[in-house]
Amino acid sequence: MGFNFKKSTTFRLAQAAKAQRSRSGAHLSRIGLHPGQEAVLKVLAESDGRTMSQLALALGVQPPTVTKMVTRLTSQGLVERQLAEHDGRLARVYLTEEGHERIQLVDRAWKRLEREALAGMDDKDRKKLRKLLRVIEKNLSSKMLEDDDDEEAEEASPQGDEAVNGAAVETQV
Amino acid sequence: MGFNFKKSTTFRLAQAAKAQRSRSGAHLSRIGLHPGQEAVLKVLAESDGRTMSQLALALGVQPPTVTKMVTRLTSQGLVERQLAEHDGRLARVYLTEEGHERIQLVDRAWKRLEREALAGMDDKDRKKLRKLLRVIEKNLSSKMLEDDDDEEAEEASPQGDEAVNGAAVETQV
DNA sequence: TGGATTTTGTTAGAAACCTAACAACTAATC
DNA sequence: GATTAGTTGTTAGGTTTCTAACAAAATCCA
Repeated sequence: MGFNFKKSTTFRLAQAAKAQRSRSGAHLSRIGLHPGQEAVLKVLAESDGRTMSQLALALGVQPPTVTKMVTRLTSQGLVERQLAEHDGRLARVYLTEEGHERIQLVDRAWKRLEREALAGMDDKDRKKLRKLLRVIEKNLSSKMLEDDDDEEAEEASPQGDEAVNGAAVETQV
Repeated sequence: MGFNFKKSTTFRLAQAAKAQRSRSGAHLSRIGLHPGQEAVLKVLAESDGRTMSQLALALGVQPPTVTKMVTRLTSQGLVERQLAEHDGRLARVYLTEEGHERIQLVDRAWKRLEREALAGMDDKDRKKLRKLLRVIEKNLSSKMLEDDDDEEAEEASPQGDEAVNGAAVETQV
């Protein structure tokens, strides 16, 4: 009956992230933000005046996404775009006064989400979880760079349909 | 300087999920699917003929999302809608022949993603990770039901700005 | 100096998601 | 039986996200 996706770690990760985004959205809507926008503000709070590319990198998002988000945040009066003087290509983004103020609300919402999400989890487990999530992130981002098409290596792999998570072999990769 | 979001577990989860979705998308595009569609097919493979609401629940998504996805999957010839006979409101969704065939490719893509994402992680850690993700999912979905506005309880909480995850120290990682 | 290349950002178009409002059908109650 | 209430799904409109194609500025280089 194929791959038992419901018990796969990737599916679990996707579902947990979906629930988190949903809950995050509930908090953010109360402070006039859409999910994703709060991260832009926080990244800028950390280091103001970043370029679009730098923002995209920090957010783990593609440049066009940043363009649209910054456009909307600008019309909301939370950030402003400013062209660099010595390099006409670079568009630097700065927090406005209102943007700075909003950060405090973002912090509160984020802390609340963190508390809700990790309820009943001790410090050791939280740390472990962060560490494991980092591993996944690293594994996948390095894959992205390779941009590999080593499909053949896999096509030839003689694993049965059931041999994935937990069951049977699965002795680390 | 506010909440150190970069080391928060929720941010790490969001970033890991983003990387995963991105990588997943790379695999799925090769088999003619968009991220999210593969889950619909898998859920139906598990139990064909579900209603829209049941699909939404299983996917962790809102009903309107299901409507659009099913519409597109239908025009791709992978599923088909069929109105229930004894209850004219219910729309049941079934996999087509082509849909069933596509499942095999989905399984391969998903297994590959699982392998890539969890590379270098032993069985014990994978299991632990799944378990912790489940906790988060459960914590947040129960919150959704409450639909609480117990903001006051939090407003009064006298935590300093830094006192969230693991607090202050947070060495390594 | 002037044209080709690279880098940076935006525009165009599409899909997955959301909430709010609506239509259609069933069930319940008088 | 007819009106009311509840359930199920869709439509409308918006945001985040993507890829592909484009414009503009800086750099390279002949």
